[in-house]
Amino acid sequence: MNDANALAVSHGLEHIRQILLDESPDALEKKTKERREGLPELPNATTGKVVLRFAPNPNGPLSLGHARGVVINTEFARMYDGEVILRFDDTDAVVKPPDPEAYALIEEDFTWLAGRAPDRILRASERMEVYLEYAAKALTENHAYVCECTGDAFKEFRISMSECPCRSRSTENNMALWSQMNDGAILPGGAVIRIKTDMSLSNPALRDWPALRIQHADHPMVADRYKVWPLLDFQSAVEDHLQGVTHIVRGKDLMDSTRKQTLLYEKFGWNYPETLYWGRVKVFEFGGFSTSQMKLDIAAGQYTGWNDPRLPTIRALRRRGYDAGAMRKFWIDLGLTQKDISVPMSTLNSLNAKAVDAEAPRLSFVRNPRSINLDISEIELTKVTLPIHPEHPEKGVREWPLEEGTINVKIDRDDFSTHEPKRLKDFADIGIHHEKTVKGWTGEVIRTERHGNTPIIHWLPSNMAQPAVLLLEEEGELVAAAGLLEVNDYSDGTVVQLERMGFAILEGVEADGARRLVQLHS
RNA sequence: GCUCGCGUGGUGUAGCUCGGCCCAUCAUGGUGGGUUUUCAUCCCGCUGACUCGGGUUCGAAUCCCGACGCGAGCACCA
Repeated sequence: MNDANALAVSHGLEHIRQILLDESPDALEKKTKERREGLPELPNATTGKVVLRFAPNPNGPLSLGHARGVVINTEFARMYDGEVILRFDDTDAVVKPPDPEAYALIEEDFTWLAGRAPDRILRASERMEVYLEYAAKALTENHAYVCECTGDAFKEFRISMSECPCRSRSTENNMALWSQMNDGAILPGGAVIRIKTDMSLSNPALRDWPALRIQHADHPMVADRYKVWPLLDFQSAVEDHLQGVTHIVRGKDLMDSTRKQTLLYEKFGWNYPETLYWGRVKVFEFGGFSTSQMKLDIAAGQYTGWNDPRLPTIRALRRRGYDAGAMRKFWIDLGLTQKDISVPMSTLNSLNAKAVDAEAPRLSFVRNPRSINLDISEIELTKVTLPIHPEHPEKGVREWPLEEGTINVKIDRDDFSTHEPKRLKDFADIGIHHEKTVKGWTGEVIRTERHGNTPIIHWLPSNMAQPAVLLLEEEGELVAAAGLLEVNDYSDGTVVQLERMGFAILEGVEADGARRLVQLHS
């Protein structure tokens, strides 16, 4: 190599190229660094044998943050023709109690986002017998012990790297206490099961970590049948093994959890799944995603419900008309880095606009209508013809019939306030008399052909206008903006583009008959 | 305090395993222009980054050491 470099200096690179060409041409073939598309490869993955899981706490529907877990896991499953388990980790009825309705909501959110149902659905609360059995196994095999210390007391042992006296309890004694825990004889806080690791481990988080604790609260699914409940590290570890999970992809805040669980796996002689992590994500507009906080805010009346358009829940986004494919691409593009990142909604919106634009029919919506009587006696037209989609003429046209003489048109108050001539889109240049007459505001057509660059505004003839409200967020407030929508027969759920305003979805009809739309994004 | 992880343009991201193809990819944003009877979509141009300091090497975004910064865990939450 040194010789080669010396040669390069003395004879030039071209000289070396010639030598290589003569002696071993394949050395010149460049191994091109290709840009990787999508997710990276899963380590030790065999097509058809991959099992992944998504394990939320069912205390509310899924948020945009959870979407990452759903998308990444289902995408890996798609890449390797594997399975995804939806597992409800509902083992805490006290701090973050399960919401009985959340199970169905989450399943629905998952299916919408993944485009398919989960391959298996599990509820930890229905698997309690299994977990308790493994806890007993850990105790009898001396891998765990009943610890009666308070949290604070144990903290001292953890910091000083010394063993708690409970640790040396005999197996018989452990089993007796275990029975009392399960009987309800020992009250919450009175005892906890700890896994025997090693108190001299350099990572304090791993020192004799707690695996199960006592909770006497009424669990919404299984009531008070169980007194002892596993903590995440134990429940998840046991279940992942039993379900044959091959790969775990989760937040990096769970890195120590992996290490704790690996220690348990070693005791049981199991092999821990391959584990990948992602970092923390914030979306500028929403900050973090706290389901419990949203729940409180909804209860306090700050939001109308889980699908309030201001909320970052999947159902709120879905209600607004976001495309599941765009949301998937959004998370796949962010990838699997362990960096803590903060992304703006505009990135998602950009992907989403590309996804919905081609299919969104154009409609006119006049938000703050001002009525003008327009003299059209000088023109011959009997109707205005507008494309349903400017780039897809095959989708057909919209036709607005025009009466003879004078027609009544609606334009936005903001457009009215400027005095220059303006062009009613796809119709004509008009002049407005800004003096109110007994017949109201009046105006006249200047010409119908396009001439110059008269500012174009959107409008509606009153015979094509129906009352409507557009739900949108303005400065954190949910505003129901009243206006007039072009008469149409699109069904609810259709994403439309309101010309000059942005995308919206048709949602239903108000009590007073007005058509309701929800703004998607601009 | 202990332990772990992460630092590439405004925001994300590829490249890092195995140093040369990297005066660094793609997207988004910003900006200028084109198409367009929408402030949409589409197209084109411009913009802008390897945290810092050492070391190894002919050669470092890539390997090593250190510093600094950010984040997480050390819960009877998930």
